[in-house]
Amino acid sequence: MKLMAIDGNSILNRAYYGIRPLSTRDGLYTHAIYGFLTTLLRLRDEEQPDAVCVAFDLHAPTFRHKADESYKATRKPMPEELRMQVPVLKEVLDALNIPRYEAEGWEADDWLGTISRRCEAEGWDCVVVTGDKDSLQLITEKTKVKLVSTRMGQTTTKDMTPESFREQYGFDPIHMIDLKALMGDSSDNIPGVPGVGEKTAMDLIQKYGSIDTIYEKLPDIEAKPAAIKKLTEGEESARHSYWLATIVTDAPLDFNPEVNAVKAPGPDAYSLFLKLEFSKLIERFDLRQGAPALAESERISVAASVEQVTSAAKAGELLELWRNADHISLLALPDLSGVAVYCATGGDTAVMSELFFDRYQGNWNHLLASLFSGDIKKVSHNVKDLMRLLLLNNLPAEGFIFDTALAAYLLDATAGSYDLGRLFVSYFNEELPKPLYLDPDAFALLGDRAAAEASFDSCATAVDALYDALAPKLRERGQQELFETIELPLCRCLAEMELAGCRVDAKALSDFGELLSRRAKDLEAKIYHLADGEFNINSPKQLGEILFDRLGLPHGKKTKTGWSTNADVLEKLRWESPIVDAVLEYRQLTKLKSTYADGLLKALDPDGRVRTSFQMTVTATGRLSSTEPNLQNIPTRTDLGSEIRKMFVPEPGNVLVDADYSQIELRLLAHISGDEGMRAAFLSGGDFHAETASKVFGVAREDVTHEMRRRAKAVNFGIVYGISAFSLGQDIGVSQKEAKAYMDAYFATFPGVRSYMDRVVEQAKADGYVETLYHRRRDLPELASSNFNLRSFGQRVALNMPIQGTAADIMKLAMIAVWKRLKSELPRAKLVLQVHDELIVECPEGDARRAAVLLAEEMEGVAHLSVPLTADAYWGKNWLEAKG
DNA sequence: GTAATCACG
DNA sequence: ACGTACGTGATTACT
Repeated sequence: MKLMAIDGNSILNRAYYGIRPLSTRDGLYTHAIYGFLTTLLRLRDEEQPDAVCVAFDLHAPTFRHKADESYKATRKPMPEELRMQVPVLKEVLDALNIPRYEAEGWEADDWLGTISRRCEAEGWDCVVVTGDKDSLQLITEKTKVKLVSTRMGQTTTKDMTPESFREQYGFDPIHMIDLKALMGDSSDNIPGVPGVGEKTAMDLIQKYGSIDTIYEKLPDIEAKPAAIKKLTEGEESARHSYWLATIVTDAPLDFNPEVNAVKAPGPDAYSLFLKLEFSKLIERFDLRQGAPALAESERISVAASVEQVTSAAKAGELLELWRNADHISLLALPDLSGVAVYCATGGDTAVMSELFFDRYQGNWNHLLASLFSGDIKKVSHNVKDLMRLLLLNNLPAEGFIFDTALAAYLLDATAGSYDLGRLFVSYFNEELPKPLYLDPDAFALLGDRAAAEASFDSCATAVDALYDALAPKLRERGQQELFETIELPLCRCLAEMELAGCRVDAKALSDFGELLSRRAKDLEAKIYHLADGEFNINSPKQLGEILFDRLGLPHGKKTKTGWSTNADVLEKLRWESPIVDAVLEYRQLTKLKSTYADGLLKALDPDGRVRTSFQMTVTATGRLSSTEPNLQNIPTRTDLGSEIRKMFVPEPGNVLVDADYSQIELRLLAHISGDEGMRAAFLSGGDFHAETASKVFGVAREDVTHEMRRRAKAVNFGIVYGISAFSLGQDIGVSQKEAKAYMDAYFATFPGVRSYMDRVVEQAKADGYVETLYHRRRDLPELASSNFNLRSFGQRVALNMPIQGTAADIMKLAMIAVWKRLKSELPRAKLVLQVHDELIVECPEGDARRAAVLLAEEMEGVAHLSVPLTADAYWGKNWLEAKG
């Protein structure tokens, strides 16, 4: 039989510092608890114990069993974000039926010591789980210590048995106490022998085993005379330290391992986990059995009466009902073969309608066309995707007044996921039946219409419930206008862009792919020759071995798994060996081949166009992102990469028109900070980076060299990202000191920028969030963190988000404006792409000039800043040409 | 599934 | 003293 005893404080601590912060919507931090539970699960799987319990420290202010006034005085107080998690973890453990041990004035160690000895007395094995090396003294033949460490979110454990301990330390585990008695431990306030450190202490214990033996033999021991003197003088302290370092093994505890036998979780666990938003852990702890199904929730059982539409007359009735309703909430199956509509009809009543068109006998096209026309106000989840589906089927896509996914994104842009099920748990602490139909793959693979139907109606009802919850919150936070004038109208614009797609010259692309292959093959042979053997060049591990071990090149930065082989590092090694250049070029070629040549060809639709999906709820700043394929990272920085842009072409007779904002982020920095010098630089209309260089380096405008401009440009970008001198130096290849001088000069030149940076961070600390000019918000719990790195990250984000985010807002407004004007003035022109500060339109050749003018006008006119906002537009027969 | 790398703004 | 720029997505290797 085996018992696993966990040091609760130690594991919680490690989880807290090892995992990035996570909190529920109402501000309760949960990452330490989450980390604790995943560690618990892992260790339980690994050890398969028959019993589990957890021990906690509990310090009474007035009583300490180790009567030392300053005991633990040097320990830092627990950060508030961790302290708040302790009682909740205890609640969780109680709910899981895992016994815990704690009492005033006792430490977790003392319980672990006592528990392990009682286990042994009962003939049980014991596994002590802790991150604290103090506990190693408890190791015996029947008790092992599992040392846990959490680094970068990764938990690793090391089993310490008498053998492995002796192998590592060279003495028996029990003499860990003697070691501490000599060397002391500042975090536990154990003095040890003054002047004796880890090295001397280890050496002595390895030779003599215990302090008793050492003091018996004094002064005739093998040690330096100075050490002998310190030991003699420090005997009293050593004896006292021994006592302090000894873990109690006979605490007053009536302990029986049987009582801790593993039990099933109790009835409260499920709701508690829902409250903490631990959906994944609900599965892993298997908490769902016996839980009430969602359908029993009050909101839904009162509201819905489900009926299916089977006649044209019925359809007419429903349309009438929907037209007169304040709004309806609906969801559609991904192939549009079914729609679920929830319609509140006053008081506590509602009509829930499920339309499945393979069964429906009447003219359902008419029903759909009416449903999605402008005179029925609709709420849905992921409106852009639904609009794309509707437009694809030549149906109208009007009258959408709310999108629950978009609203939830505006309320918390860093939540990461906005699927209906998760939102519902987060807002109502209840689970939705798994919305099978929302996952097109699951639906297609299973062909399980029955399962989809079973959850369909409750999901439409959930959309309505979320609308009621989210809409007032948007208003409270002043984000209604952002929602109504930017996010929601953009859905239609993006749906049309996705549908339009971009034409790609497939033949040219596959020819280019062939060329890349041939050149990569040549390089591969060359690399094998230079390396004196074959290996996988694409494996950073194998490449590192070849470069740094076999060829003995000097290594630079390290990664978690070995030496870095990234382009930055290799760049510095170019002169060391010709293999480096070959590898760099090989990387470039294979990247172009696999991601762009092959990748785009794979994504090509039969009509020769690629259709990306624009994601509206992914970035923390408000930008869009592009997936499957990503068309926002098509190469442009190298000549070879630019070849790919030549493959993006219009239909015959058309051209591509490309318009991009000029330095929109820096202009926004000038506007938001109000720095007069920076504003003047933009108002003068010259080359801003050169202008900056002239001011920062104190030379006349015409004396600015290429290198000075390059450096000034890097500083400008660095400022927007929340710079540090170190990274700036790295980036432009100067010393940290020199970089610091540039920054000082920069801030002296633009003092308003520095005061803005201070101001925005202060404000963010006070508010807990930052926002854009249009009230897009990003929460910043990182600023309150006790972790230096996280806090610094929070500060950089506080500087960057309002700028990057406002630029994103402005671009979205511009897209809406451009879309509207194109629709009325140049109906044959279509927006096809957005790349953050760049818009691309495809239109007939004859419309090119007017489209270019229109683009620039709308992009420039959409915001009124205290500096000019400028956009440049060109056109051409492919994307590269259109970049001007 | 995670890590490393590299493409973009 | 800390450890090192903001925001993304796709591919490949490897556990």
